[in-house]
Amino acid sequence: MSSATKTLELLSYFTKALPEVGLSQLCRLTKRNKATTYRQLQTLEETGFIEQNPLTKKYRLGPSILQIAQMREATVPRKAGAELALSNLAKTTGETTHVAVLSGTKLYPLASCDTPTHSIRAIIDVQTFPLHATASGLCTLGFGPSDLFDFAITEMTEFTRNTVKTAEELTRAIHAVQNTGFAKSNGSFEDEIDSLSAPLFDHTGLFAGTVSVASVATRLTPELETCIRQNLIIASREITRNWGGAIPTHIEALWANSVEQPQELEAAS
Amino acid sequence: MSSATKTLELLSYFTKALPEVGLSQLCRLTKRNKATTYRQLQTLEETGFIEQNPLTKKYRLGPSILQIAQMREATVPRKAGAELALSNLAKTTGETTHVAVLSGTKLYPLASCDTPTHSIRAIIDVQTFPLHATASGLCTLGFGPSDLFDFAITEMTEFTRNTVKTAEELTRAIHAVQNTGFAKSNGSFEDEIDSLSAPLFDHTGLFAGTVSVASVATRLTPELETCIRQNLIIASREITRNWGGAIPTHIEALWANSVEQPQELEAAS
DNA sequence: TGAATCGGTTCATATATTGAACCATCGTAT
DNA sequence: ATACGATGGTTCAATATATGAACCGATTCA
Repeated sequence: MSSATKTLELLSYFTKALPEVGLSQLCRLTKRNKATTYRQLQTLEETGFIEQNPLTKKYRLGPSILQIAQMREATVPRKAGAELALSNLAKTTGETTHVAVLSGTKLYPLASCDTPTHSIRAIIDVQTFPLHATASGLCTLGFGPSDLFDFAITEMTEFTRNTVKTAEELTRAIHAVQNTGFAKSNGSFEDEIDSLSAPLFDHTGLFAGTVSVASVATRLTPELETCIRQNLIIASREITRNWGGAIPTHIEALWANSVEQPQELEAAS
Repeated sequence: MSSATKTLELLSYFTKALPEVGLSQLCRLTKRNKATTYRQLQTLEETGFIEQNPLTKKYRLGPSILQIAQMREATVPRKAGAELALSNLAKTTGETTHVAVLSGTKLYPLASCDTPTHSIRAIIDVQTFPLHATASGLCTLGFGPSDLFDFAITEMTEFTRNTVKTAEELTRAIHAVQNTGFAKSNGSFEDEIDSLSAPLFDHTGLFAGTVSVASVATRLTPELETCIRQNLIIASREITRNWGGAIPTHIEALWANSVEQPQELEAAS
């Protein structure tokens, strides 16, 4: 592993639960040498990625991160183009919603939206979404680059009893996604949390991310699920448009079937 | 220089003017070896700091930056606590305003606010503010950690004819700041741009940054300057309060003198 | 007073970074 | 069709950089 990677990894130890970390404390957390960690903290401080509280000598995240984040949104607008649709989706469904973006082989959370409708609701707090165990991940495997499958089967952590365990099961799940235009997870990442996802596309015409609704399993009636599917379509179209993309026609076709079929009858192929 | 620093430096080549950069292009810009640059780009991609456009193979800033930025604002709220006051300041003065934060020995831009009042106005586009040549910098030297002076005199780039050239001149300028509670720059960083700054403090009770108004020199009448000073005080109080700090009493006293004196008479200490 | 923290430093050792040269691929213009 | 110059990406010996045990001085607490 490169030293730069190890240095950047330190940033993930600054969390809401532990906003400021001291040198020795960080060494215990990382199980790394103190001198090494100290020098890595120095380079992070020089570059403004962290700063030192002059009173406590503890370290915290620094100001240059905000600058770079502004540049990211200015050059690759994603968050701004997702927030309104995400908020509307949360309002109409009454559930927690979120958008994830694919970068390389990883699926990163971009934004999430809570509603005060229910006191018990899903909370999104991950670094990256596992491809095999979340609705977002399945959606990505279904509509994203096909080489992701090989990567996904190397990382099949078993989160719950419902997590898919074999490559065959995963293949079946992906096919279901590709046949409906939606991905669904039934407590495969966290018990009692069911999620539904739809794909998002950007100006390159390629899969770029997912929009999802996470609900408590007991609350997910067929009616609510239909409602969620319909509104996921709306959200996906809007975010995709904001990202300069368009929904591929074959996916629009899937949606047309998938949403109308459960109601009465199937119209065309 | 550490390899991590060199790796992180690559991020600064992704700008609004050049959002996506290819490998060879980046090598020309950085004047570094291609293999080296390639591996550094790989580590940045692994950590999500950049991503590769799958079509063009060019690189651009990645999604993990946004996550870390969110964490920074969640744990060390700065931007959110400055934006409203900054906007009000821009509205009442009709000039460009900005807030800078001190981190270590560097002064980083945090947020800026334009008004459409004038077609010609100052634009803030720097990585860090030079301490000796900007109002923000002088304000920092006047009210921030005293050891910054030694650092400042090692970096006395002469930006314009008005940039201070000697340590003595700089000392005088700092004394003026400490005696008035404001810093002023007269085209010392950019010709024809005059700025006024006031200090900001955070929950630790220490100097944390500056709030500034940048105006075109010919427009800065004594009346406008008085208006700016008065509104800088308001903005500084508000931002400082949002950052959990308080204006030191001796600075409030300076302001009381500095603002009221030019008008009519001095009231109380 | 002395033991146990803490942040920070040193220096020989070991390891990861570096760069010249190389390869494969693509688009273009001859 | 072919050759050229560009691109992104790879290799391996030389070398510069990262590493960690031990150490230092300052606080804190018993």
